[in-house]
Amino acid sequence: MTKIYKLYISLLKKYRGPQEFWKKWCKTKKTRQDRTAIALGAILTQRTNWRNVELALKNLKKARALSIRKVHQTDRKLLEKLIKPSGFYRQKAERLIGLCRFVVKNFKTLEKFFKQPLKICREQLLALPGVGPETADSILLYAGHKPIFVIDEYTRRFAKKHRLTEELSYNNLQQLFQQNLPKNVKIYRDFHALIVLDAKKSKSSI
DNA sequence: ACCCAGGTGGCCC
DNA sequence: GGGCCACATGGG
Repeated sequence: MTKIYKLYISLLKKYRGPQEFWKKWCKTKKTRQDRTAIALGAILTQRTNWRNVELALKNLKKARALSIRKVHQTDRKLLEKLIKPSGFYRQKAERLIGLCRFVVKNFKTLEKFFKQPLKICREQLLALPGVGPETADSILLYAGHKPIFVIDEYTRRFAKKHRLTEELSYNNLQQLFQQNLPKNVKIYRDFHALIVLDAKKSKSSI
């Protein structure tokens, strides 16, 4: 067992099981609305608290606009208003529309988009304006159920704290985690969520 | 009244 | 390849 895998096991023990923060927006399995909420949430959460993202998602749901097709059709000004709580709302409205337009025009649904191989999906997401590696990988892992490890600020701090590597670039960290863990969607998701939880706990206990 | 939060892209050198 | 900046809201 690798050092990274051991760290995962110890976090699991410390918090007595996985922390599935996204479950609130994925109550039932793999429904269209769940996938959509997570995919849109990946853009909404850029440089923003998940709490504020939930306010925006709630507004979308209430307006019956929590679907790829509806966001694609929704008036831009209205969309901006609905997602306002998540901050950077003009930019994010544009990014959401860009993602939804791409899916609707080329695939009709997210399900059909995700039928493609992981590598192809990732390239296509990265080509969209406002979708960088973290956003793309979050969409792939949490909405698409694809085995790819998400690197974010918390993961980076975690790697630093445990001296896992010197090279903290996105690609290197992603390779490191993937090569030291079983290739498994659930492990990738749970580990990432535990890293975030642990960072927040230790911060509040100082 | 500050300060921060699960990024990205554009600009400059 | 790295450093700096804009983007904007809600909560401590």
